[in-house]
Amino acid sequence: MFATIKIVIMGNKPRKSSDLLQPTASELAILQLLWERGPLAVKDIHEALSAEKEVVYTTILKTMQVMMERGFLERESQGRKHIYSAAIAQEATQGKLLDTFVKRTFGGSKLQLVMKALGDSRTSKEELDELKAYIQDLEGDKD
Amino acid sequence: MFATIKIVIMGNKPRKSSDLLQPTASELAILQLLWERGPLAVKDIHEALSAEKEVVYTTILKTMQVMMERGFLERESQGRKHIYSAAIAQEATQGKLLDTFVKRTFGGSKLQLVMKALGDSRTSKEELDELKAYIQDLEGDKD
DNA sequence: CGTATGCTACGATTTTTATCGTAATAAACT
DNA sequence: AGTTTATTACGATAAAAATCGTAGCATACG
Repeated sequence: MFATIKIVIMGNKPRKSSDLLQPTASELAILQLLWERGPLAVKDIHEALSAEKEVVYTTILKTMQVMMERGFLERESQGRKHIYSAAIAQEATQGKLLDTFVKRTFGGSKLQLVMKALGDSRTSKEELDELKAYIQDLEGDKD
Repeated sequence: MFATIKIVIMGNKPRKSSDLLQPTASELAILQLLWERGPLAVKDIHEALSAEKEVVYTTILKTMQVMMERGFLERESQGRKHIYSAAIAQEATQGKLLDTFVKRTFGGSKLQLVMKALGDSRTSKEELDELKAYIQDLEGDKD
């Protein structure tokens, strides 16, 4: 007599469809710099970020290597050095992050988010004016 | 002859001053429910969140226990059950999270954030109107 | 040439967050 | 009373993100 043993080989749990790869906080800090200043070496990023918070060079390096793998950065060799640039667009990235944030924090209501943003005392008259003009433009588009 | 050995006992690295304890994404989901619906039992939260995503009961329970420790929740016993409520205000919490988010994602420019939020096609004419009215109010306050 | 310097590669560890399983126990039910 | 059910407590593990150290190599420099 033989016992029957059933062996089930399981595949990896499929990723959620909403797996729109988004950069983490530290990754964003790096992207910000690249978006603002254009292509940079690790050294430049490290120097800039060190101003805010002490962090070891290889930490930044490693993060950027990971970002390459994740498709967030591109690079080009300059001698034995690498010059990195952002591989994802600022606009699109901010848009995705914003959507996620609104959902999480304001139950999906953009209007609430906007009001909250404006409605603290730090908003100046000038900003409000600029915003009004912007809204005018938007309304123009909708006609 | 004796060698001199220096022993340094190090304390914990002090936390950054900007360590304003903020709820994580999963914690926020729980807070949202409590803010909207008032005091609830773990069971209620679990049911509500299960609709979105499958998750085991004790995962929610554990998270809520951690949230107690972190000061995000309060609770009251009702028989052998616990009824939880939010211990932090919605307004203040959203404000903090928003500040962090604007800094991270829009280099600190609230105006940019707001424009980005409005400037996608999903913003309706009605929302814009409501917003304009809101801005009117704000301007009133500033006079 | 040999040593110091500047960078990259990459594994390892730590920290934070999320998830789950098991045990204990009070209450409800039969 | 004995069994099922609802619920908490809590440790353990997994997964994700951040941090760091060491090794390996070119290149610059004396």
